[in-house]
Amino acid sequence: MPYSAIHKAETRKRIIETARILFNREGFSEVSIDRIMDEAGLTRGGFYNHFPNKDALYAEAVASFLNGRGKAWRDAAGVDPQNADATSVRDMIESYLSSEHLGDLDGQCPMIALPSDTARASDKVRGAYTDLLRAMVWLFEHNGADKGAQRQKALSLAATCVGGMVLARTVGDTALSEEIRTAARASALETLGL
Amino acid sequence: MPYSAIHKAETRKRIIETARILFNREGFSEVSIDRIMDEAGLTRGGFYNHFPNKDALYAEAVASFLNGRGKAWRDAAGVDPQNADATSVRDMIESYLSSEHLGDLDGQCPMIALPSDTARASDKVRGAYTDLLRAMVWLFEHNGADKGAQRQKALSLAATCVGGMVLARTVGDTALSEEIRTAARASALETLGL
DNA sequence: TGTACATCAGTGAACGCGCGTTCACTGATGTAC
DNA sequence: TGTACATCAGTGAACGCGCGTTCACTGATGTAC
Repeated sequence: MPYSAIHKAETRKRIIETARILFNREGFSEVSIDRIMDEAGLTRGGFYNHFPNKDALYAEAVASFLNGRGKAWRDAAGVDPQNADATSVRDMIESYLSSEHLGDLDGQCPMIALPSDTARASDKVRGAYTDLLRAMVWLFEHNGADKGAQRQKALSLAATCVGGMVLARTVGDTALSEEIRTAARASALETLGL
Repeated sequence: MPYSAIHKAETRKRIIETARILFNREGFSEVSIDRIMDEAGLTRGGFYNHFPNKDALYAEAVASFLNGRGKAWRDAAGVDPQNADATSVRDMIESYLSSEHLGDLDGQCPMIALPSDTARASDKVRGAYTDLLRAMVWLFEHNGADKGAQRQKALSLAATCVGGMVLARTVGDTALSEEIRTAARASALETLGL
């Protein structure tokens, strides 16, 4: 057993983190395996020791958001999520729709950065994206000011949050971008009665 | 003057329409100039008689939505938009968030199909995307049940409509997809007081 | 009305380039003795 | 404790392929006579 098992696992993790950042910044097809491996301090050939193909890395990269900025979602869920208070959800929404998140191209939520890339990707990638959405909706369902808010409210809230950030990110005009972000935030907080 | 001026204009239009459909279906970088020209019944070389480069075609394709399905937006605006009644806006929202629109990969709104592609494209493309959004927000601002609805409401409504469709399109799970779409629709109509 | 001609929309071979993936290899490492 | 060895993570040249773009050309067309 040359090299410890930990060594390989750490390399793998480094590749995923590098990929997550590059994908967020430039999109799936725009980032080559060469680029990812190079920025992870490796060479292209080694990639296939860790992943069967590029597509498998997509899914891992999307899912890995919950280890980065997405950790806040776990905090918002709390130890006993059914009884967590609404404060943490308000914090989570304010963070999600913050100008800081809008500017964080590297660390942003993949639901914002990669919607159309994901829609065209494999089932595995779409599954990872769906998991993120489910996590967000779950938070809205279980931790609003009015507990047990209807599911409809939680779903449309997710649409407003993600949609607001997607539009703010895509629009060329900076002033309009800020307008959308703050409007979506205000509307989301109102809906939750926060 | 061989070939009429109309002849060239029609060819150009055919290229744009073909590109719009292919981009909507598969994304910007996934569709080659070769494919577009081939499906338009032409050969690759001729492309540069009509456009300086691929990027210029992007912008035209996004903008051309208002000639297809987006024509409904003009109808919703009405002859004298300030006095148009709210019915047409309700129709427009119901059409935008319909399962038929969700299934219409070719004709769908580019704000749904191409958000992350656009975010990474040139200023011209982003400008065309921004124009579509402005058109939608304008409709919500001027034609709601409560006339002169605040701008904030119109903006967050756009976030809900576009975001709802983006999520419904991206998510792998069909049942969840339908849930999101109908939740966003219900919430949008409620917000407008329709 | 018929024909010769100039125009330019459209053609298709060719360019340099970067892609995802394969594969024979190398050399750093933990283990057995 | 020191050394020989087997393992396998990582290397880098090579593959076939499709991309965006260029360019010398061709041939369908409207016009002038």
